[in-house]
Amino acid sequence: MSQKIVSVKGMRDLLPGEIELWQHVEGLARELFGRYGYGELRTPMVEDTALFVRSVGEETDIVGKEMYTFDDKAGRSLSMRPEGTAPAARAYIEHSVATQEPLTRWFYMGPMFRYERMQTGRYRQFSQIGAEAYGSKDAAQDVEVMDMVARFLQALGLQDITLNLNSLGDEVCRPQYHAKLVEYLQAHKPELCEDCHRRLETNPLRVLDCKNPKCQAVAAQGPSVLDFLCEPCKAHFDDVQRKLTALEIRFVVNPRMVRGLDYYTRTVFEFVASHPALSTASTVSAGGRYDKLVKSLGGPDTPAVGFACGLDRLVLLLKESGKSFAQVPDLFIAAADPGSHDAAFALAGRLRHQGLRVDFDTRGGSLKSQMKRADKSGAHFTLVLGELERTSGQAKLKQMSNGQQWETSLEPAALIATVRTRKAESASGASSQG
RNA sequence: GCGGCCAUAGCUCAACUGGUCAGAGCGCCGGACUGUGACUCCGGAGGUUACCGGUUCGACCCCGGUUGGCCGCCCCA
Repeated sequence: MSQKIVSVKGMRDLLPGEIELWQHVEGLARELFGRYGYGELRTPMVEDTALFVRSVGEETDIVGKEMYTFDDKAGRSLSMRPEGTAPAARAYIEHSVATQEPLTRWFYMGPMFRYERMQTGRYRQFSQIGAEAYGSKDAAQDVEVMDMVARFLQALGLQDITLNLNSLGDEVCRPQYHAKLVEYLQAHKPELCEDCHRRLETNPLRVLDCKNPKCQAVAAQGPSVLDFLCEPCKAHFDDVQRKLTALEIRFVVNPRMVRGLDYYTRTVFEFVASHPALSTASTVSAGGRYDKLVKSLGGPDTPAVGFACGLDRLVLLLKESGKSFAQVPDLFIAAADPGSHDAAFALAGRLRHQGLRVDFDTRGGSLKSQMKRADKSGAHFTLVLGELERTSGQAKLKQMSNGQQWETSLEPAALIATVRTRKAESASGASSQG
């Protein structure tokens, strides 16, 4: 077999039949986020490599080994974006948005790229929907973002979602906690697993969410971030919880939850789904506050908070729910004989011009094959156009679900009216039965 | 990056310990039903058994490599 070219490992095609699920999720996000006052942002898929090194963190796995990095023809080091927060912050600074709009709210959606091993709900090209709010340090902003995610997941009909909440403190209190934690972990080093010995050197916080039972036992006895929060951070964290409660958003404080990216301060959160189909990909959305990021990238000192949802995982859950979002034609037009093919095609065109969803087999073929095609298309109605109809200007409209037929005029406006009326009637009839 | 499992038609899968085993169902196309789909019946197309090499008289089956997939670890959405 000559080598056929297939899609690159970890990247896939989305064909009609599946794409509708994606469109549904994306449409819901646009509508909902717009309702909260967020405007859509689109940034390039490729950025200066330095942007991610400086924001995400040089020592993180994402930057250290998962980025698609290459030199362009001028020798610039570019990287496919591995996440959306850094590009958004870059755009925020580049366009001096802060001077125009002190409180800025953006959302984005699109593909991200990370070179890693494939697994359930994990691809090398994956999609995220996220939002960022710049300019407010009030806990209300943290809660607005979490509320938005919660409503989003709820609107998708997803069940068994838990919101985990934690605070990582700020530049004042985090170093103190960090030092205490390292001291504690060093003392218990013999009880930790091999991986954690390494984590102790690279990122001690990660020991806290190691899945090894022995490590968990050690972590459970260790110092909690929450005991080390400075007054302002503690007040903020309390405020966040109070405001979440006021909005009736349930959450679980998890003092051992950490983040893989360096830029987070204070509030961090994760929405975790318990559906078995997700396996180890149960975190469906994650985010937090990053008050120092904008400044560290050369912008004005601007507090910010945001989140990202893994779209692939949401779609996976939606698929499991078995819901269908397929778009089917209102009407299929079949030509009874080859001599009517042109007339049928013209009629289909006129109806489409006026907004009707019409399918027609441009290949022609026997009436039977066209009827099969009509059935397969899922069209609500089929109209057979032949010599009789062309001379009389009248035709039969057949409802595919039950075979019932009605006489209708071929005049487009009248035909469309008939289709719409019959469709509405059958829809209400079906719903009143269910 | 590490470990385990796997790879047969478009899809889901068969083929005793290597010897007519390259098949079924679904899907697709056509016919029975010469102006009406679904149900039923009949027929047809479609695979050098992922790729490369090896062992053997003989390989879908055994061995090695490559590529790809699934699962776990790492990490993450």
